[in-house]
Amino acid sequence: MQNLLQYISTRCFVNPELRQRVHHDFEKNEVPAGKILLEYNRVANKLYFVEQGLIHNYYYHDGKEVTSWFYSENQFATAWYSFYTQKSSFEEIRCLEESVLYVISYDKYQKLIADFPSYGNFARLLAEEMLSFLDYFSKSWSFLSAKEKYNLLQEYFPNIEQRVKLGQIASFLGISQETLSRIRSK
Amino acid sequence: MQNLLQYISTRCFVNPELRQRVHHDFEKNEVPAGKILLEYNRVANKLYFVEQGLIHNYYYHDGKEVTSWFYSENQFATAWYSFYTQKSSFEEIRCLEESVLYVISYDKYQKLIADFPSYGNFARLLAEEMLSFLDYFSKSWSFLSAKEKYNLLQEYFPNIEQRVKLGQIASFLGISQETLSRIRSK
DNA sequence: ATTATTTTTTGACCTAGATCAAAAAGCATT
DNA sequence: AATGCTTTTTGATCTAGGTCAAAAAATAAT
Repeated sequence: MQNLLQYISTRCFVNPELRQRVHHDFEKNEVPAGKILLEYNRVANKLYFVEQGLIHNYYYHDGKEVTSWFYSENQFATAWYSFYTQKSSFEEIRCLEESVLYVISYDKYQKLIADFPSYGNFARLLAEEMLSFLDYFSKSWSFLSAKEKYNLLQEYFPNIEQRVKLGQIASFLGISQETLSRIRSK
Repeated sequence: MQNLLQYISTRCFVNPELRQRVHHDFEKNEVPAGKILLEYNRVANKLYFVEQGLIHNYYYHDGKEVTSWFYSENQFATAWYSFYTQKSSFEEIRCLEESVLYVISYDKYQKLIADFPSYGNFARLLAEEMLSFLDYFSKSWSFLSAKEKYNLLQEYFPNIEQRVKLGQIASFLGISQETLSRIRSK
């Protein structure tokens, strides 16, 4: 909880009442590895803050799992499209490791914003940050070779290879597992 | 200005003072075709609402122009990464057609949010919408063949081919102009 | 209308990475 | 330590779309 409050308060002013409310509204959730947090075609009605562990967003293409992103310690995670629009999700979310999460429901999220303009401000900054990042990332990504993507991935997620399977990395890079294996063997 | 106020008020409550303030802070700007609105490596300190015309976001890769997006009537446009982070932009913005824009500076945007919580709410919703869209779009896009991308583009921008050059479309699709030409000839 | 310039199309060849199939390496479990 | 079961690697081939160069078409300028 300390990390979550820290995260919020570096982005907006947190007075004692808001602190109290965050404490109350974000529920601590200890989740075993492999647990599915959101299934395909359901509406994401939870926003997660990762205190400890690793979250895996992925979707299916031609029946195969494609990684969209990993979220680890001190990051907010959800299926953004589904959470913000409250439409059914094209992606699923699972815990890849035993994790400690702080969870808020969509309804409480909305209520928190309505009750605390300062938290509304935080929510805006979070969306702006995510958008900035995705804007930057999606454009740089599209022009990298498989090898360059692999190198960049290692910068973003330093020890990801010890934490997830090769195929999950490969699909994130947009290449086949075989190609990734060949890249690595050099 | 009517369209802009319409756009805002379908997303948040606009009282007379806010209406007045929006009127005052968004400046009408009639821009000739070809005008560069933002250059590479400068900070985007303007947010545009397109009343009339067509805006082109693009960046350079290997010295060649790559289209990142088109913005037309009734859309907000800027270089999102640069505007929100106030860091230098990897993309440029230009008007492809003679356009009528309503423009607000970054400073006024911030001030507007500080003075009107309701506008802050609007700004949050705008960022959430853009993020939702980009999240959805970037993931669907990556698995389409050149031909499928071309078809999808035509749904998004019905008469874009009459408005921009082939090369600008091709780079948006992530394919060479030659390939696009071949797709079209069938 | 003719010429110059820009944009689009066509042709010939090439390459990064895909696919399919099988071997090897890692692990658990008994 | 032997037996499965999963994950990764290696090998052989294939293909969508790239590149380079030149022709054709469209647009603009005289």
